[in-house]
Amino acid sequence: MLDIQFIRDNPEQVAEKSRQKGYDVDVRQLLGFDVERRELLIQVEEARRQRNELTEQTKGQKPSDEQITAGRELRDKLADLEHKLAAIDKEFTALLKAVPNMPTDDVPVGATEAENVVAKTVGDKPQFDFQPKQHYELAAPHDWIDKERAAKVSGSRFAYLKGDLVRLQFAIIQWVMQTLGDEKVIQKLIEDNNLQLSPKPFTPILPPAMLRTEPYEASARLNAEEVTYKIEQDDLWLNASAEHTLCTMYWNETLPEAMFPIRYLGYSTSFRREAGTYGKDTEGILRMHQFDKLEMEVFSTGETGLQEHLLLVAIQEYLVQQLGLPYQVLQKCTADIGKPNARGIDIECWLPGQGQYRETHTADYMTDYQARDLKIRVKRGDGQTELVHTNDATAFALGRVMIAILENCQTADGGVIYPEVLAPYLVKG
RNA sequence: GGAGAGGUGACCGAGUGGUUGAAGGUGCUGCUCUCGAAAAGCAGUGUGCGGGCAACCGUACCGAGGGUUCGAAUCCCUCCCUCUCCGCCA
Repeated sequence: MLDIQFIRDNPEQVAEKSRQKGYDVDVRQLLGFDVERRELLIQVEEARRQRNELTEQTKGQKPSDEQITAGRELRDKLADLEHKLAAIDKEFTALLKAVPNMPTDDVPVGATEAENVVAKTVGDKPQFDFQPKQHYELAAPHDWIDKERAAKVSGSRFAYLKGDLVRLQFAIIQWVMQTLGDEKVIQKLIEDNNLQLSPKPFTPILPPAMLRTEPYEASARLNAEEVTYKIEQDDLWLNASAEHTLCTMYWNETLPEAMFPIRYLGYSTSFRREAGTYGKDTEGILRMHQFDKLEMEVFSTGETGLQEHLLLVAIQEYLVQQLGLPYQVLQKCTADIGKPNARGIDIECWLPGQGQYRETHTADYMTDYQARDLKIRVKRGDGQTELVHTNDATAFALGRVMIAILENCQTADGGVIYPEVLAPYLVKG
């Protein structure tokens, strides 16, 4: 959630920027509750002070009848005030949580995702002297994707991936782990982008794939209706991305400054309900209920948060470039960056078979918005504690990057020439 | 699934109704000592919220939420979580 002090100081700005993100927030009402809450809080605290004073007087001895009577009166008065405060507080908190994070100044203002801005286009689209196929057409003769049987067993938007496609996925995983674990690579990307950051490599991490409601809600990432599966029987949610169990990892913790930056490369199978997408992308494996993803998650101090975000985007571009895939970088507009995000970048890879760019990566910068509710803090050297800043970014959504590889690297006879960087990691069939 | 134990500060760990925001230890910070470091000694060191220009004051927090009481970390109720043993199992 957002800092209430910031909202008090900048009510118009908060209202305006919330509107830009598509959130109709009644800041005036929120601040009304805020004032009311504080007035009541002062009364409650005064009543408590009186009670504590009385308790202090009677300490270690039997209280007199007079003192007991006074205590009872105070108790009842306090109970009444506390109930009033609790009611106001509930309204206040609900409204406060409804306020989205503020976009940074360079986020383009837009009402729909159509107003995302192409920041740059990189790489040459491959030229074919034949009609390029879509990924599922390329996969068909090899029997790499079996959706029919998956539908029989699990339903629509599930697949059995087979053979070389599976070998390709594991090769990508190994290669990315190797690359992001290499301090020299990180250092070079930091220098190339004029960033002042630690070259600390990413630690690979296999997080849990399910999480409880309380931390999930605190992460501001729970989207129950459209995205997330629930295991009702055990009151657990299925990861829609590794970031959900990564960003919640240090929930309710204060960490020493020396730990930062914390850079994780998480791998998780991701589950998405895809409600409301019926009929969209039904062919192939572009939009599935289940897919595997390598996700970067970074916890940092406030002053490096934005730079870490820029580093994550640089890493994304580097990885895509290494695969030789043409792509464009989208600066997501206010309507598309999501409630907890201050800034968001999408990378779209060119899919020759489809003849269009499709989203393969996202990078999200949450400032301290996510950490405030998750209560993740850093204890600085001078003893001060501050909220951390969080960043998450796709390293690779494996299904989608494999689509891009198949379509971009296809040959006239329906084969695929895999990117060279993967060669050391590709197991022969 | 059966039986039991337990959730206290950055960490470990005392504490069963009133000088407990919380002993003791670890860690961290400062000082002393030292050429420097280590060791040792001394001192300091929680977070949130509210008020105040500030020094500071108040208040809350011992898993969460209720209750009993003049007064609750301590007693009662509900829930959540963790651990141990047995069973089952990749």
